[in-house]
Amino acid sequence: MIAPTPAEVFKALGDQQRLMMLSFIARSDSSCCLTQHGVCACDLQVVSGLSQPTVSHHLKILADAHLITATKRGRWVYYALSHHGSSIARAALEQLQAAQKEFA
Amino acid sequence: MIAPTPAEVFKALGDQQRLMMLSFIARSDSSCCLTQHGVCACDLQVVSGLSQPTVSHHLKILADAHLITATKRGRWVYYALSHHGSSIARAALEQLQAAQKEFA
DNA sequence: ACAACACATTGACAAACTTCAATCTATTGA
DNA sequence: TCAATAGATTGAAGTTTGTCAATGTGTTGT
Repeated sequence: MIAPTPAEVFKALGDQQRLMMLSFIARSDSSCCLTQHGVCACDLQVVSGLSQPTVSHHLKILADAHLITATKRGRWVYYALSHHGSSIARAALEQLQAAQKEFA
Repeated sequence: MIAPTPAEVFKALGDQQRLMMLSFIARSDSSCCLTQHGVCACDLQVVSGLSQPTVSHHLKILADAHLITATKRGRWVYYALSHHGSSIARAALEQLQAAQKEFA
């Protein structure tokens, strides 16, 4: 799998539904979730109110941007935060400020 | 002017051309630019190879996301980095990690 | 084996986005 | 005053995105 570009990571972050899903994945524990072993797609379907294919589509975008990992266990796929994507985003933001010059 | 949402800021950052413009604005000094007083739209037009209306469009998106400021002086509009937008983005990223819990 | 379930894929459609040509506005210089 | 210039706005074409219904794939429980 190829490392995503900063633009790809930011694009994945640039949607309200996906940010909400990321936030849910981040703050979830056993009490939130159907299987109590992690966040599955069905949990996100309930929370978002979106259709199952739409949730699957968004999760693929987040995974392609390395913002989450997907782990299949039995019938379920568990999603968790990945730091790779967000560190690409943070690095790009820092680089902008680090490069900053001033006009006289 | 209303503060942009994290999703709006990330969406503005989620385009290769706009990231390139931000980078150019950040690293530019007098030697880069037509007027030597700042980065004007015409400088970005040369660098990007895009048409003048397209450059203007992208700059508006960046300004609406509070990623840059636009200052009109005479015939020119000078663009500079603004920290509002990027700090909204950084805060959103940090909040994800801060909220993170682990499953047993 | 088979029905039920979790999730992915495909196809379709409307909305949003990127881009450019043409035009408009405001400012400068002669 | 008037032509030239910097940049914004408008209108249109092509592409991408978000969404859902229908269907496909793999796993579990009986």
